Amino acid sequence: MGKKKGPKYNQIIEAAVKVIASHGYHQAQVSKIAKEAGVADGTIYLYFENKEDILISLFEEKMGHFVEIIRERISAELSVEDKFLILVKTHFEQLQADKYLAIVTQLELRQSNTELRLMINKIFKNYLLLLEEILTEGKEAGYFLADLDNRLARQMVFGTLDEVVTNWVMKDCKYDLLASAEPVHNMLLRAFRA
Amino acid sequence: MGKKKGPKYNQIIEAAVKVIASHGYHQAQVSKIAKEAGVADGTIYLYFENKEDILISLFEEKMGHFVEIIRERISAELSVEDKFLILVKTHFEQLQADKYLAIVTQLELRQSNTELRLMINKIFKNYLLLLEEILTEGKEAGYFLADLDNRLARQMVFGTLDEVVTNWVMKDCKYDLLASAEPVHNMLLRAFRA
Amino acid sequence: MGKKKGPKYNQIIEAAVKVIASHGYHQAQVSKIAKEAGVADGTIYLYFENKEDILISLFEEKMGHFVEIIRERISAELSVEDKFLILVKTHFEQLQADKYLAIVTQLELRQSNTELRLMINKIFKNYLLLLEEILTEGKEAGYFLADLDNRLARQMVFGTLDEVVTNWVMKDCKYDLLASAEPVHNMLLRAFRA
Amino acid sequence: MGKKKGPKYNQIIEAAVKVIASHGYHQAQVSKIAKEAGVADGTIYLYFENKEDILISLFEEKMGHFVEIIRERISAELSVEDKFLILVKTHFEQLQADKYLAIVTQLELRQSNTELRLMINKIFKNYLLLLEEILTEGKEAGYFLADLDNRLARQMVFGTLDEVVTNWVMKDCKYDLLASAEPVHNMLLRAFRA
DNA sequence: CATGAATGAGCATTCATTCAT
DNA sequence: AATGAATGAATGCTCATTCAT
Repeated sequence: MGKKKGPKYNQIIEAAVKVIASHGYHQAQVSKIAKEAGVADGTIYLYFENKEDILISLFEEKMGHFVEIIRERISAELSVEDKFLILVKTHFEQLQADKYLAIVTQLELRQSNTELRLMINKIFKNYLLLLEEILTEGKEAGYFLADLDNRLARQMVFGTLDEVVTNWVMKDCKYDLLASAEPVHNMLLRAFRA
Repeated sequence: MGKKKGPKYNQIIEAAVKVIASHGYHQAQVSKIAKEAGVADGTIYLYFENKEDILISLFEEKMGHFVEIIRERISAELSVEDKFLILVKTHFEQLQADKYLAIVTQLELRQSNTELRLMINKIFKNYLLLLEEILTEGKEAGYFLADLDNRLARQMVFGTLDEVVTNWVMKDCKYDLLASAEPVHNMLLRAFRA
Repeated sequence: MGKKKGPKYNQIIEAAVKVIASHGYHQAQVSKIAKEAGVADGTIYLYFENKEDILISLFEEKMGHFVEIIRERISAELSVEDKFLILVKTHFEQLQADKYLAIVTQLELRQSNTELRLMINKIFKNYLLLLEEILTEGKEAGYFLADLDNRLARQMVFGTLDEVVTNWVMKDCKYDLLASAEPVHNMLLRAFRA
Repeated sequence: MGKKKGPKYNQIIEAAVKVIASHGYHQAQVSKIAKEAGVADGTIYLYFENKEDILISLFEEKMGHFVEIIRERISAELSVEDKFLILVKTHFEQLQADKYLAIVTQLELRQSNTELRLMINKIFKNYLLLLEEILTEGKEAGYFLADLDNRLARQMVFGTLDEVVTNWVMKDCKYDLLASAEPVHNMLLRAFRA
């Protein structure tokens, strides 16, 4: 039960994204997702524990590599400053790459119950760790202010990026999100710079 | 019908805040709110059109003056810097003043997807206008960078403050939120300062 | 409790007729009737046992004299034939005289629960007695068929007149009901005549 | 959705007839019908759109062929007189055949005020067309009075038959309804005969 | 593996009636 | 006598989940 692979597993996740994006979180019934995926309602439960598990898995599958991708790209970079720029750019780039997914993660899934949202936060824990590393590196290099509060700095980065993306989604993704990377990066850098 | 005053009106709103904060948005049935308020289910409908109207009224009563209060406090202040500090402090102060309410507005009410979200956005719009004014004033005074993007700056301020408060709520409000005002204020100022 | 007089008693009955005729039986709430009557909801219960009592009383007050009026008019008449004509004409005349009332008694009150309709039938018992008398008189005079089944004959008279009036009401009372008295009378007479 | 066949479909309709006949229209809750049918509440909605759809379907299934059956039986008959007799007999016969159903159609379903009444009227319209044909045929054959008013004649036939059946139902169906066919037929014939 | 018919718990709202004033 | 605020029982429908096939 709950086997996390097979072609149907992915079909169902893709269907969930599509259904939630086009009908909204509260109109995304299991039967609608099943129909979109081209499987029977009961089949869903061969691949997922319950409805919430679909949403969590969706988030894991789609956003699980989110941080890894950022990490890969910054690994070889040298300056903290550039690492930060890569982080912001990649964050925006990935969300801009799949607008359906952006709608689902920025708007719809936030209407889910508080428990699900706590789980989503767990997935973001890696993001926070990455930020922590960059901040620490910056401090040690004397590039960032030594007395910077790491928690608040992390919240500023995540809060800012998230709000920028959310506003972009609410404006129907109709302008270029990536163009905001540089100015946002500059603001954040100034906030932290020694 | 729908008389917007009387002691019962307030009792019901207080009961709604308490019930939503302790049981969550999706477990806040009308009958539970009525019981908490010490009235009959039907009595709710002498004061509110429907369940959504309770939530909208709750938000209006509790958050309607949020921006006005900030605005009053900064009116006499002189420097842009101090205005900003007042804004951050008052924002945190008001939400810290009623932790039940903070849970409701930061976490629970965001699960709604109806007219209520429009109301929430309306309240936020005034906040954005206020931020716009401060940013413009700062630029004209040569205190803020002239080429600052107002939209992104606004999103940074709101995104940061909101994320800081939300994290505080998710940590069960168990540390002093107001203590974060000064460091957050400093980070934001640095981000914008010429 | 339940005093069957006073100006308010009549006000309430008139209000009930008006409200039911214009809003329909299922939209005729006690509070709406009270408002139309210009009294408080509670006042209704000083004059009527309950809501059903309003409707029964309405029927009694408005239709109670229905048969008496017919009876008065035919008392002095001579031939059975003429008595019958008077009956048909008066039946139509009285319902045509108050179209609101006709709507209420022919259409709306029939949507009431079965119990109320049984009570309405009781009120019509006098009508049946009158018909019985006329039929018997006609038989004894050798004018009506001796082997006529009184029950069926009564049902034919009442069923026919009721159906004619109901159709007239459903056609918005827009033709002259009284014009049908003579042809209906002729058909009925032929049905019974020896 | 709303599949109009299968054994459960019929079970539910039969259950609805039984529940309405024994508890009355206003006490025929969906849950009571489901219980009587031996299915879960939700199962009802696999076969019917909503509660009203149960009633409409009930009426269609049970009364939809009412007029057709009469029409079939009179097709081969010769005289207008006999056609009329068949009509009266079949009308009574069909309703006497299922007393539960008679209670439902003569008393309970008339308390509805929605689409159902439109459906009932549609069924009756066919009845009226049939009556029209017979009356016209009778006139052309010189058997019925040439100056008979068709509308009034139709109302007399339908009003009489309906009233006779309703009285029989209100007397708990405890006498033989079919026995009334002949005398009723004779009365109607005399009313129309040239 | 896959199906999809069947399940049944859960809930906002109305309105006839009461009773303290 | 009159008020009208307060009561609270009562119900159609949805949809996540199960399980016999």
